[in-house]
Amino acid sequence: MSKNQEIADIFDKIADALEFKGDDSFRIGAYRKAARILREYPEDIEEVYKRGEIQKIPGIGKGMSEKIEEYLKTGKMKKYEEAIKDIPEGLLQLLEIPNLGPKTLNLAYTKLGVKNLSDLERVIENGQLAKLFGMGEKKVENIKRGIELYKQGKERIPIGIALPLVEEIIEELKRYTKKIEPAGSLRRMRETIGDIDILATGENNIEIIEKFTTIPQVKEVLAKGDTKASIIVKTNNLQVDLRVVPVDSFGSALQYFTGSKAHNIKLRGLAKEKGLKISEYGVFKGDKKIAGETEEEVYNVLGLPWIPPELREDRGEIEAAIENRLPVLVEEKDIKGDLHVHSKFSDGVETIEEIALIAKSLGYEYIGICDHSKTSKIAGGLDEDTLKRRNEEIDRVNDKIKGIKVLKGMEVDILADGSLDYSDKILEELDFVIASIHQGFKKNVTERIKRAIENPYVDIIGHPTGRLLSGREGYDVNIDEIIEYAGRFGVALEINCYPDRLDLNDVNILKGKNKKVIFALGTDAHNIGMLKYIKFGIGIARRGWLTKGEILNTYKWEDMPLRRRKK
DNA sequence: GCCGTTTTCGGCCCGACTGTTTTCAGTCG
Repeated sequence: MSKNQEIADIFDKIADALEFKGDDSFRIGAYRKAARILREYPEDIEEVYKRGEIQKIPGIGKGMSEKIEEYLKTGKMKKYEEAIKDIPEGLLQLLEIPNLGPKTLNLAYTKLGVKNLSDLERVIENGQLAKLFGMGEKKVENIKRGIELYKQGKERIPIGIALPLVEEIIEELKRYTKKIEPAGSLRRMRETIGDIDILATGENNIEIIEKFTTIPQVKEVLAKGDTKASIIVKTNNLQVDLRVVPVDSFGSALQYFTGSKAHNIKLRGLAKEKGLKISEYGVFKGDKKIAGETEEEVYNVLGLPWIPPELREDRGEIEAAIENRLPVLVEEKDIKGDLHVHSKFSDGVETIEEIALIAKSLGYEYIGICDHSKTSKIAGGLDEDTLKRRNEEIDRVNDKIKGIKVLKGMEVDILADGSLDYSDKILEELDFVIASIHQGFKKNVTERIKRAIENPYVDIIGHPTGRLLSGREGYDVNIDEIIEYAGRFGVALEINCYPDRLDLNDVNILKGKNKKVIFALGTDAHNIGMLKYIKFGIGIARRGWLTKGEILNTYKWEDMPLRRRKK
């Protein structure tokens, strides 16, 4: 675990402890904010510390920087030890239980001696908790249901699952609404989604809410009011929130509901400085509403250009907007082709001709066929003879089908010593080469990828960290070193669009952008249905602030700045 | 705990929903 992550976790635990003790909420907020900033910071905090620049990070002041320094030097933090001193180990974990907050937990601890989950369940069952001042049957019942959800575990799910689900729900509600759109982390295209937010406007709010809480996917209704309802759906026990607003508030509600929370807090601070008040109902000057129908209005009255949802994470986008230097983010229409598709020659489903036809119908100018190399036997890796036949087949398809260029690529294995499993002569005959780690995830990975980068016929490093969102940690690799090295040699790093991968992720993309790295989008499609995954890759690229020229796929084939074309 | 040309002290985003209240606190996002 990186130091950034370690310190962030400690700050979050301090925040939990202070919250439990009823400390000042703004101090608690400061710890949470510092934790988030560290977790997302595109540089090793130890490096920043060596330069003496920790306090230059917005949100990190004197107190935080001293604590960071103390931890880097000693591996400990006094404030943390003090904060958790009188609290039984494991008690604060119970704050993850929905409907059980710090106040109630503290009450249960001080009045009833609740120290862990089984204590809590006991005082619920024997009725003691319900008898406490301010408590009651219904509150206890809610906590009880919260415990069930907590036990089931509420993991964030990949956007690849969340997006189809939200489309299904919207389809159900569409005919009762005038406008309905997903908001939240889904609209920001985060790689995983905690809960789904949907925003709607229409003639009859009550009807929309009523329909929403009775759609077939509903497992449980958590809350239901005149403007807002929350449900748990059967898919992954995911929470879905719906808010219904008047049409002239749709823009401000969309802005509000899209978040992120940190972005909104900063935006509202900015509004306050200007004597304005911003809420989901609009932007107000005194009692007068001066914006709200569209998001553009909301940002404009604050003196800002509209900020794309993917940037709204309080990672400098508001400052950039103020100074009018927001990046012009890459868009779907800029993408001229997919650079990572498997054909039937290895472990894909379709023939090269079938892939070429689909790619053409998608409006692509080219499609990069990248089958597995011979070491990946289990994935039908190609030996030299088969590769030759495949290349001849690509020539044949290129002769036959006009209006799309099929590229001879390969996804070549990086072997245990960092060499590749084809000779340079064979690699030279290809249009481009992706080099990927497929075995030995813990063995000297950083050095092996660096050796691959040194090979003059390697153009792209495939899924550079190897992580899978469904669980696998990823390689034991120093990604910062790889990013630096790739930038130096002009080798592209892949943004693998497969929704379980999304590798590189947004934070690493941002690191790469700062090091002038060029990127390549590839769906890693093994059948033509997966070609649509490109949108997830574009989303992550946008979250990494990438513009058109920073991605190979935005260039015409003749102009593509491939490494092998560089002198 | 952070922050600042209106402020180095006194602010810090704002509102919905629920349940326990009899005017509001806790939780959530």
